[in-house]
Amino acid sequence: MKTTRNTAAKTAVLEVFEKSKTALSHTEIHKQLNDLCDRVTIYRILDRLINEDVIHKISNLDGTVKYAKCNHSHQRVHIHNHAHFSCENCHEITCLETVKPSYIMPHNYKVNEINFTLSGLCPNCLNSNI
Amino acid sequence: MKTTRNTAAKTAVLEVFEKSKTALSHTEIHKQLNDLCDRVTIYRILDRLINEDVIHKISNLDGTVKYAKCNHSHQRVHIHNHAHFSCENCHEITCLETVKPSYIMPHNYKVNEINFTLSGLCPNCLNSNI
DNA sequence: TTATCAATTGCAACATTGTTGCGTTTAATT
DNA sequence: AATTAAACGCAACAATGTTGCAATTGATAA
Ligand SMILES: [Mn+2]
Ligand SMILES: [Mn+2]
Ligand SMILES: [Zn+2]
Ligand SMILES: [Zn+2]
Repeated sequence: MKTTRNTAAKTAVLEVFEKSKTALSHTEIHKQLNDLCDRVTIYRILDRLINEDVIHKISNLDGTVKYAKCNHSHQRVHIHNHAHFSCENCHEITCLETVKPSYIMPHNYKVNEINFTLSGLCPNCLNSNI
Repeated sequence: MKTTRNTAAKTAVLEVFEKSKTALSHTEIHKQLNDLCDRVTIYRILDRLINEDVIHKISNLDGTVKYAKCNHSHQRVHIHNHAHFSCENCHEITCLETVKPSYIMPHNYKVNEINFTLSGLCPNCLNSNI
């Protein structure tokens, strides 16, 4: 099988995730890295981190895509079954690890992954909007 | 307020939705219309139909965006609180109108919209994969 | 430590998706 | 039929993501 390597760029990307409380887009990561590496490299690092189950991808109703660190203990084969909240005002996306939807599926479907994103106003923006 | 008009292109787009059992991407609609109108016009029609609550937008984990007819009775202010299923094999996206997630939100969030997409294998692909 | 070699990177080129401005056309109303 | 704002086509642009390939580099074994 393919082995994976620790490179300067990969380490830097991980540090950016470590420091951030909210999910990050490819562009946001690129800006924070300040030309440490190429745009394409970041895409490839994100792909690898997803395969390694270190981060997960969040796709939003408005078309934006963000990534966040997985902060469950590392488990083989896990579903990211928590909700994400996307603020319509500040556009920050946060993992709501405690919010897990329950639902009943019809038979004959095999579910591998779920994506549950709520949008509206986050606590910060809700308070400042009074 | 702005009035809305019925144009040939808009009617054609609606017919395409009427005929389809699954959600459609902008590109799929464009191909089915066979150059009846410009690419940009379709984007604008989709925007209008969303505002009129005739269709709704579905954004998928793989980054694709599709649209489907709303088949609830037309109501002012409604949330599309049903699930969508995205097949990893045939890439068809279907509305699961009966599947509605239940969840408990922390306080201080105002939820305006939800997006609940499940991916895996649809009944068709599940059967043919045995 | 040094040689090895596949994993990773940079770069250029490309594809797809969506947006905007503006002059022209057209649906709906008078 | 005249009016007029909505809708349109077209061109140009921006953002996002992908691919091929040669050069670089991290990890491993000699
Ligand atoms: Mn996770
Ligand atoms: Mn609906
Ligand atoms: Zn906010
Ligand atoms: Zn399928």
